[in-house]
Amino acid sequence: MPFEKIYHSLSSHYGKQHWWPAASPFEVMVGAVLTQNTAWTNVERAITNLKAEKLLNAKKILNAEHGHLAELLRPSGYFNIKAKRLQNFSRWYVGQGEYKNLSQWCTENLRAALLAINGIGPETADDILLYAFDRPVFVIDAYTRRLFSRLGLVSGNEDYETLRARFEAQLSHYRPQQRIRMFNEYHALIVNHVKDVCKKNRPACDTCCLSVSCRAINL
DNA sequence: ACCCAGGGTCATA
DNA sequence: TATGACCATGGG
Repeated sequence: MPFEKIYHSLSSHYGKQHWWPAASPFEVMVGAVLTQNTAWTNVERAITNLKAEKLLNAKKILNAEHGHLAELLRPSGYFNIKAKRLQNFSRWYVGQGEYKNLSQWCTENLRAALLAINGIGPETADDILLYAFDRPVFVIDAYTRRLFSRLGLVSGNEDYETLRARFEAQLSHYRPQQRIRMFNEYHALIVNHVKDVCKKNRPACDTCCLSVSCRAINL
């Protein structure tokens, strides 16, 4: 119940989030890899570079020269390893027939296949499943651990899968389509909220519906 | 100057 | 299972 209540508080306070900011599913996937331990503003520069070179599709990335690709990715940090990761991912993506074919896989198989790719870990896989393939998968990240552990709803040091299972179980009574929309919004709201609360010179949040979580995060 | 950001892999114990 | 090193840019 608290998981649901928190969602509604966040949602009414911050409104619709419009995640994931991308023009195509493949752009979501690229962004998911590039944003690993990286500020989103830096990812945007790299994606802008890819678009300018018309490289934002799997076959082009697959056939690009490593050094060239890495240079375009430079602003997103970790550019050498991310160039490799995007090519690893693209090799699989093209090999499996891209979105048209992959969108027909069941979520379990798709998730297992993503995790088998070098450079795709649980969080990146779940970003891709939720935001590119519209699957009801709850994305767990550092912000989620931080908010919910400070609210006393989880301990915070649980396994990724353990936490994901807990969130999905708490919200399992929603119908699939509604759950997808909710998970999509919820993850974005958590990220937005924690960032918002941590902003300096932010007005104190004493009276709004989120005062409890605001104070909790500020600990 | 220091810390962190919409993580993941690999080596080591 | 659980740490630690490593990857690297840009903003606060």
